[in-house]
Amino acid sequence: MGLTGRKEKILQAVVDGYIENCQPVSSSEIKEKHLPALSSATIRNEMAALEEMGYLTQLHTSSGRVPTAEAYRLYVEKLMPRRKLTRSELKIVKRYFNKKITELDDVLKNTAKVISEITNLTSVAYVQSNDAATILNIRIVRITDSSALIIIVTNMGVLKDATVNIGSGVTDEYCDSVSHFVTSAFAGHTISEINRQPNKIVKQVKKEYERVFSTILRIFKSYSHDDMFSDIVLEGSAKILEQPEYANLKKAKAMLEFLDAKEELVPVLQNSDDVNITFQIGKDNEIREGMPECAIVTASYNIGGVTVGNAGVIGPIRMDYSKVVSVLDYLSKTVQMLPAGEGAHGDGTEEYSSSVTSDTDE
Amino acid sequence: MGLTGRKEKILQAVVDGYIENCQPVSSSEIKEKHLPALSSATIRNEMAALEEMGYLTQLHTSSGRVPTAEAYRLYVEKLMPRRKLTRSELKIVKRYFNKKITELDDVLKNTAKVISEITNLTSVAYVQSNDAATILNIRIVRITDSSALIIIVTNMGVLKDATVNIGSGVTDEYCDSVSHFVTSAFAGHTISEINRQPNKIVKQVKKEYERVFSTILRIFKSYSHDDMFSDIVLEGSAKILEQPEYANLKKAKAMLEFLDAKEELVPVLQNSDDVNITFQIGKDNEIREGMPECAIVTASYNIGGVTVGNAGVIGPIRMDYSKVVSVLDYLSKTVQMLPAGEGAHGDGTEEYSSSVTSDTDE
DNA sequence: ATTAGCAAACTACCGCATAGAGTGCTAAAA
DNA sequence: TTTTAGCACTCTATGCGGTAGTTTGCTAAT
Repeated sequence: MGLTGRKEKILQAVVDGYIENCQPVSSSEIKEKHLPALSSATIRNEMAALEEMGYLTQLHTSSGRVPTAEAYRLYVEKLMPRRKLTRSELKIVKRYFNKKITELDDVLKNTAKVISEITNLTSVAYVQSNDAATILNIRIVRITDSSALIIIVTNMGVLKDATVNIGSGVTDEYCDSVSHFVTSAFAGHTISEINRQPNKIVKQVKKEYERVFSTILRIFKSYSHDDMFSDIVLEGSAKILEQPEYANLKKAKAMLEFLDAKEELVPVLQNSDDVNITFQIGKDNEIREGMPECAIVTASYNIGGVTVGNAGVIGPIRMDYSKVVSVLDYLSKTVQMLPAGEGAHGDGTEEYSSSVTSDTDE
Repeated sequence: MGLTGRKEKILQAVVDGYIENCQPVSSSEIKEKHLPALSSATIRNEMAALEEMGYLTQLHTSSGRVPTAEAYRLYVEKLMPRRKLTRSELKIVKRYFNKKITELDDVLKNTAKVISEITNLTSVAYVQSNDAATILNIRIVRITDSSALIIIVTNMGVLKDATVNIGSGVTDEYCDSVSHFVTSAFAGHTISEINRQPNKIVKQVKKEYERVFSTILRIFKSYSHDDMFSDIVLEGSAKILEQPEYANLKKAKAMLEFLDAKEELVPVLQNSDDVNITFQIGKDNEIREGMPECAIVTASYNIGGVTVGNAGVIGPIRMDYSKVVSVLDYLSKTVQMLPAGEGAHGDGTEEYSSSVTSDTDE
């Protein structure tokens, strides 16, 4: 059912007002700030109707109105004003991204810091493991006489290194030849290809190389979608306590415990790839039992066309969505423009070693 | 000035009692639980004396006594009962250390988890960068035609990888030969040796290898003591809120903000190497302006005779020091017995290396 | 040196009254 | 039919006062 223009306006006024003050919004307040032409009684009537429709509630019979989660969902979809970043906010972004960044991890970490600083909310960023990466080079590096380290270079960076036991009395030369062999076997394939049909790609393996091969295959498997390896960063967890909805110690604790278990945050943050910004407001996101009531807004970030991770904020349902969206949006563009891995290696230029190497123009 | 045996006993009773309940301890409580032979009046007199000496205070004239920071310092030094871990606590340790751990980062991370779980306090662990590591092997791994990754294997693990720009049209074979060359130049030396006298160790460098050499030297330098690289992990920040001393929102926030700024924690955690366990109780540790009142207990951890990092707890001044010490002590022994970096790598065991990439050339 | 007894100090809790804010409803006005 | 003024009603927040309970320090007796 559609909302009349006036209802929309009142609802927006309530949401805006409540976001700002975290106080129930009264009819007279709306009259004064937004609709001086109407009487408070009329606004009261409209508010009663909005309550009937499920967009507003009252804490008690004689309090002003508070938006429901449903109202926020409508708000972010239709009502919310779109802003640009202010000059001082841009300054903060610059402060973090002016430094030379060479590592994907750092990109995400800085993104989290900026988000938290500008929105004044707890932010979270996470680097997605991506099995779309293409193998470029594999090197076996001797550590001791009998063990070696496996380095896998992909177009998205150095993935993971595992030690492998390769018998005793191994020389560097032997490692080099193994490296050469496994590289020629896997190079050019993506991890998911290899995981799907390992036998097709690796036709025959010399007996002596078997152990190395199986270890490498195991590494690749750990990159398959189910047991995703990922790295997650939180910034500004203390900021949760600035929000009046967590002024209650019990609620604050529930929230902080939720944040403490970083690993379990991953499924919550996962957002649909095709949408740039994902909202999870209130009951939307009851993925975990006993999860505290909150809202999560995440954006997915790309470098060179590949999604490298997500970043966003976690906070009370009443948050400044408008600001959050503008920050996430702006950063998504900023990150996108970071030089991808392989390109210009100018002398003295910083490069993104462990980041993405894309074939920009083909 | 020495304390009579009775004063000691009473002081210990107050500290123990206050640690347990976080309630001012009254004379009658001590009489009942610890000294039934004496009257409460006598105990009151002794308490008044202890207050005079600076070990006890009252919140108001008609409240029981509370230990001062000074009392805690005496307590950990002399009075505190020494405990062993209980069966259930040992179980927790086993749960975390039964898995095969091959990476130093994970050792410290697990240590932090165990500490937090057993003590129910916020714990912190940090990996010390150590320039005492001996170079075992250096490998240059080609990433693109013109850039490569430097892998440095030491007896303490894989240290750091940096990309280096090595001109264009480079082949794997070329990288192998560079690897060979730099390895033979540096292998067997510790990082600090190399930092002290780079010219002595590297006598002559072929022109074409110069860039690689200078990058490697820069990496080594970043391991020197002044600009220590370190990795810091927090576990259980939410547990702070379980402590009644941070029940006040303002205090809780101050504490969490303090913890949020992980990097700034490093100097606080640094403890003297020759002492196994370091206590910083109350004003002891006012390293940072506005640092919230708290106590920090840290232990340094060794593997193979080398200090690899510190781990400990941060909490209210009133904490169960006895338990904390027993946990830190036990873990220190457990960690000590872990295979050192170079030793036995289990068959096909996965190992995670933190790949830190530093910027390349000047 | 120790202890019983007692007054004094202080907190914590409960109930009560009051002021203030905001609503819903009704009846009048537009 | 829509809007509005007026008013009674509801509920919160705050402050006050009184009471019960705890613990101390002091004094005098043991």
